[in-house]
Amino acid sequence: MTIYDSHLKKKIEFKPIKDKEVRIYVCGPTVYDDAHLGHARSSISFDLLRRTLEALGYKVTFVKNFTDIDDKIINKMNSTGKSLKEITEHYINSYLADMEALNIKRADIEPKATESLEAMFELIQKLIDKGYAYKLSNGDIYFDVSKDKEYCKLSNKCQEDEGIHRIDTESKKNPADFALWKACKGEGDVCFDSPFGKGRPGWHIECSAMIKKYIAYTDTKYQIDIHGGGADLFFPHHENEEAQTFCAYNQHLAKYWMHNGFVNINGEKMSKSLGNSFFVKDALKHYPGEVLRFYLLSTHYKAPLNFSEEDLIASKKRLDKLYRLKKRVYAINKKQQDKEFEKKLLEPMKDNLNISKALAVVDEFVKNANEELDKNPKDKNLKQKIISNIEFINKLLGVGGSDAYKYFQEGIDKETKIKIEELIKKRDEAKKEKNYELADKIRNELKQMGIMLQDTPNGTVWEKV
RNA sequence: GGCGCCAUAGCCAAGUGGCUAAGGCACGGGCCUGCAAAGCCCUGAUCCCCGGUUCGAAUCCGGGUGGCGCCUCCA
Repeated sequence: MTIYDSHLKKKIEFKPIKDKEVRIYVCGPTVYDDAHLGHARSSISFDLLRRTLEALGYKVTFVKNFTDIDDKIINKMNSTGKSLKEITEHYINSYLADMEALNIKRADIEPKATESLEAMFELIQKLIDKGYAYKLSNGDIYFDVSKDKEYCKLSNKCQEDEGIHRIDTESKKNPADFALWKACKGEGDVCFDSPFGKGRPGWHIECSAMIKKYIAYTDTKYQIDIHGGGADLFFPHHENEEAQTFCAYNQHLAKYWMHNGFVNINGEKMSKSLGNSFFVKDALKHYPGEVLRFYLLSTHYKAPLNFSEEDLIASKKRLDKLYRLKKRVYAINKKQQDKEFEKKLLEPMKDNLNISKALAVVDEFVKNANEELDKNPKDKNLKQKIISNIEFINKLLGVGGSDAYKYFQEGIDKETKIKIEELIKKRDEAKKEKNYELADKIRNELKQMGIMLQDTPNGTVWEKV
């Protein structure tokens, strides 16, 4: 397996810290709003990584946190009058529901910042003891960047001429210093008791502390194998996490750093501030989760993805072909593993998740399978092999696992379905009597309803357009 | 300003020095079909521009042009 490492800026061979075990931590969402397509893309990217590693036989421990203390959450509390818990619980559930619709495997551990405070206290205390942190008169505790000789080596994105944009520069020693602990600001703030007084943790400390608490190796050079997140998190977030962990524990945080590319809208980054963000929930009203997943999946995780409905529809048609094949082998249950195909599909995924090549393998498989079925429509062995391969595709890529008929009929209510079946029956009778005029009239009527017919050797089947 | 990414057919998108530059969508032609649909077959690119290295470059180097991201909360 090779992986593109953001730190080294090149593709390198992946070797876990400990033989067949892989520990992954991915930065999860700050739960103050619904998940947008960017969250979906990040989740899908690392879901693919996880599935690939698992298919290769690694035992993966996958952790994704919820940031449930943050300025934005506090803002939301103030604007809605709701409690922290009400807000974060609501958005955590909403996030999980969205991710489920996208067929993202749940993380093995889903830590929350609010449940990991002790670990943060420990880390902050260690940094203070070792002289890497200092306290301001207002009670805030900052990380002293100048004390860390390694600072900025991870991302190489620091600025020579001061962090102009950074806030609170007057009181900090160095503009690049970042908050480990924010002292309580009184009314309207969210405050926790701590050895450093009432307050709340800074953003960066959360991840370092949760990694340490839940999955860190203690006796190795690196605490975990892979740390992932969106491309924007590399600096300062990941740089700061690395600094905290390295200074406190003398271990690097992660052996490999992976960052997924953005979802753009009209060539621009999708973001709240640009007002062009697109919620997963809203997208799901228009397209099934699996279709959305397949679309977001089909661009390599590192590259930016320019969201367009046109491309999504083109991508859906590609997935449709897999499901039409699945319809042809419907009701076949017995498995017949095709090792050769599995290897062929896994091969490109081993190469830094080369999804384009993997999907080309799927396309080729669909084409060949259709051809062989045309030649040998009753070959049971063949059908068993095909269904097994589709199952493997689903296992590795998370698509193709739905019922083949339901896939094409999603969003059609029961009553309509009955009506469709009746019309098809009428048309079949007309066809039998060679009354093609009537048959075509019925077909047109269905077409008006958005229903396409296919006459197959096993009878007429229908699909929603 | 600092750091970095990208530019391949109408669209999406692989390819990182060497047989005829993957695959999908769209378009057109064919087989199949009562006609369709589906499926299968066929059809399309001198790889942004200029220069260099090399026997040989989409692929490496230099210089342009254009687009984007991070540096401030952000997946």
